[in-house]
Amino acid sequence: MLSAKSPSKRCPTEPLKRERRKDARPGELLAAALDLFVEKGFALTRVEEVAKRAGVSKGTLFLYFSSKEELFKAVVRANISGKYPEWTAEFEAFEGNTAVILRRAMSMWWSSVGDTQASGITKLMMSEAGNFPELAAFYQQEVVEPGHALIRSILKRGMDRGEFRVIDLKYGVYTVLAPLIFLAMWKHSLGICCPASHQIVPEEFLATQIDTILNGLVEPAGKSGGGT
Amino acid sequence: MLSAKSPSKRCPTEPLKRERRKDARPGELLAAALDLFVEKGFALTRVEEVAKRAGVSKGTLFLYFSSKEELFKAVVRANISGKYPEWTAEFEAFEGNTAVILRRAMSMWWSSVGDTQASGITKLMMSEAGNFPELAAFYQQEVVEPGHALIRSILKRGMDRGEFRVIDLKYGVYTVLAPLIFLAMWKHSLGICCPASHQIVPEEFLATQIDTILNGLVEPAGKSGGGT
Amino acid sequence: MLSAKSPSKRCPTEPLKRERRKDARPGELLAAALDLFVEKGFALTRVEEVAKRAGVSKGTLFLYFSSKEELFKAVVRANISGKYPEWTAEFEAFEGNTAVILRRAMSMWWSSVGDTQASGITKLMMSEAGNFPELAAFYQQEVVEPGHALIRSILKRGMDRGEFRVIDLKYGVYTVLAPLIFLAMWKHSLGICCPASHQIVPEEFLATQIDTILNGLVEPAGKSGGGT
Amino acid sequence: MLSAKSPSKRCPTEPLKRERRKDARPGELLAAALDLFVEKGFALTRVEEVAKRAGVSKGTLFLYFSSKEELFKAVVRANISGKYPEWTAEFEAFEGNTAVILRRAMSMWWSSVGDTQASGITKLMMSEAGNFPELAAFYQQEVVEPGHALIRSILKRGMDRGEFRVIDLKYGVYTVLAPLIFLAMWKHSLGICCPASHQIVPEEFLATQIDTILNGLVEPAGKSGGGT
DNA sequence: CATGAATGAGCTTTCATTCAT
DNA sequence: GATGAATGAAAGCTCATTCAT
Repeated sequence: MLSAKSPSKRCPTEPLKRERRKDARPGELLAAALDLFVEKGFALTRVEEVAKRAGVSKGTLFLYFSSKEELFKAVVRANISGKYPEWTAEFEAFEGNTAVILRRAMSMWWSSVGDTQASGITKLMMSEAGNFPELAAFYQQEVVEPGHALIRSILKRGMDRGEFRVIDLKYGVYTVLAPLIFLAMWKHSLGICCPASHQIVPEEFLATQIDTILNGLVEPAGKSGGGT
Repeated sequence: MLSAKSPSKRCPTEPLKRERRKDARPGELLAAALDLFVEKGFALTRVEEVAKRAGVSKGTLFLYFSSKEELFKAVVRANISGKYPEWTAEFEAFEGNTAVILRRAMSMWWSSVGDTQASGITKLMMSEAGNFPELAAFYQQEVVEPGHALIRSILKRGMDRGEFRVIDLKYGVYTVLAPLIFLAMWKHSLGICCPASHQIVPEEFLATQIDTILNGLVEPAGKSGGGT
Repeated sequence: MLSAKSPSKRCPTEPLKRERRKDARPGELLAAALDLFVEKGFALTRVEEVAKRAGVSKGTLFLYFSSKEELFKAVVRANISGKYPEWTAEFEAFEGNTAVILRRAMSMWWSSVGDTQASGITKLMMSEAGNFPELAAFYQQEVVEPGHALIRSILKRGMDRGEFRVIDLKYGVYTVLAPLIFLAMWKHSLGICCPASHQIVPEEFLATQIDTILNGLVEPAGKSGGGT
Repeated sequence: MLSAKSPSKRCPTEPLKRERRKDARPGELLAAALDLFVEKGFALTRVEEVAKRAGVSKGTLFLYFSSKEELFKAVVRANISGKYPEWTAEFEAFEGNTAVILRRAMSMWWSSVGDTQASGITKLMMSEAGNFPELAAFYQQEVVEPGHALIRSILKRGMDRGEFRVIDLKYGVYTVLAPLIFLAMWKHSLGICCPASHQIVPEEFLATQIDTILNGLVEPAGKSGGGT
């Protein structure tokens, strides 16, 4: 009874208002910010609303993030760039056919970014980069560069192993990227207000894209004349 | 009554400034607004700047468009013009390899849309559709649908003639579309604030994309294992 | 009745709401700003209050002055630095004893600065310069420098004509300046809350200062031993 | 009962941190606050910074001072210490030329007030007196009055002994005071952000002032016309 | 019709003060 | 006592919109 009051040993059901919240705050704010940035874009998101959604006051947000821009950067780091190490590790460890890696990469992107709110960040940057140069530079460095590097390394592996045709790497990267970015943008623009009949089913979309990317449109028999 | 409109007799070569300008006003405003909306997005475009660029005062703008939103809608509506009939005619008349048609279609899109202000409308719609559902529906109907139909008809032709592999048409359309849309978006976002070393050269970009789309990444020899 | 509506010819009693006010605005804002800056200092003066006192809204103030700093600079220009050309001209034209010029300079300073709200600016700068380096630099350039130059030229004239002893000019300037600055500060600090018995009567204060500055404390007879 | 206060036996050389600090707290806070108020003025000093400099938390500061205003008042009161008795004694004991006393008084003021933190209090009072009338009254009584009395007694001695001309004592005091106050203010305002070329060297400044105060600007030969 | 002066709600950010721990 | 997380009232500045002229 005497010294049982150690702050770390408490009845687990107790709310522990101050302390426990403090650890949870940044995450709650990040989650709220992600939602709102995705919903309204960077410029139209008001920090006060982010705070309210996270259940705190305006001032509290600035206790954890020194400005709206820093908040945004933290959102990007938490939802996108933070995942590269894991992805890179996974693909470096992978053995087997490079086409399989590519399929896997695209479906992993879907499950961990495309299918989450994080895809909204992609759309947002494509929409607003021109007006927030500092953010654009940050995104280029933290997200675009590493993303390109990852895709480039996969393509190079395929070419080195004789599995892929030799193509221009700089632009080849976009063959993989374009469908993903398109999907992210579509989902957060036309996709949210488009009639059911025109909805894109992401899994089917991606399956078709990866299949065509790998095998091409042209019938192998007639490939010699492949539209050159 | 016929010519009673002219308040005074003027030399016919005289520009008739006031009157002609009055008729031209909405068009001048729309042109100025297109430029700025494309450059800065909806939220960051200031109506005062639109007015200034059109050579009128802020108040005058509101004489023609009751609000910034209405101005935006008018801009989009005014710039979605169907080039489709012309294109459709061209492709229906075409004889020869379908892969060639596809190459031609993509390079025509670049020269008549991508490389002009019109690509700004594409960017605008992808960026702002979520905030303007009625516009999105309009765009879907006037642009997306006919565009899909055109691409679909090309792909179908290739498949019917045994030149293309049989693929899912609904999603196959995006194989052609995604790189174009991506390029349009990129040009108006990261492209305007990205270091020279990362710039995309549209022609090279498109050449690589069409090549891969047609022939695939996988080396024909090893295609049997094509990542299935 | 037909064309009598020329905007410049109106009944002089008519309020002429918009136009006439537009000309008067900057002056009204400057007057309000002077009052408040003097009363509360730069940092504690709220632009909204300046606007309110001038009878306009916050936004209107920014129509005329692009920032609070620019407003302050305009106040300084209108109330102090704008007066140098006139003073300089006056003293350059002056003929006669330099001591007379000095007396006149000090009493002119009193009537056109010290005895007006403008003296508050002097106090304000001495109080806040350290925290607003940009303002301080501006003040140094627009007010301090020309002020020193003016005093220096008077002292130099006296020395050149053999009327004044030869003294260090750089620090000699402060002999004239210090009493004036002291008076301005005192008036806006202790002076506003000090018992009647200790009040300074500016004219008497200045008379004593100028007399001592010119003739010194030491009795001429004993000057040889002047406290060395 | 005597030593029951110590919660445990400690080595006598141990600093007894908690307790000693507790007693020292107010003093440490006042010292930190003095530094910052002098440097930044009342409005721009943040209590959090005061607390940090004193090594405590923001909350603790409010345990000792109920508001920022109370802290400010305490700072001023704590730093208005009478050096007057000592000075008075010194000057009463002094024998010899009064001009020498005056020189000595001014250089002593510089070394024991002007050149120390104490000059900050002078600056603070001149800057903030208007906003703290009770403080101003206190300062008037504790500092201004005795200071005037001291200077007055020196001047009177000079006049009584026929060394000084007969001048108005009330305002004559300011002849001595104004340069000192000016110097203190300058040091803490323009002096900290003014280009090297305009810096004031206090010793040279004071030498010039005392010299002019004693001997006047006017050339003795021409003094008869002394600007009357 | 056209103007542009005027408005005021709204934005990000700061900071004295409070209070649960 | 001491802490520092939390608050929320300002503050400077912007800009879509109105309306007297």
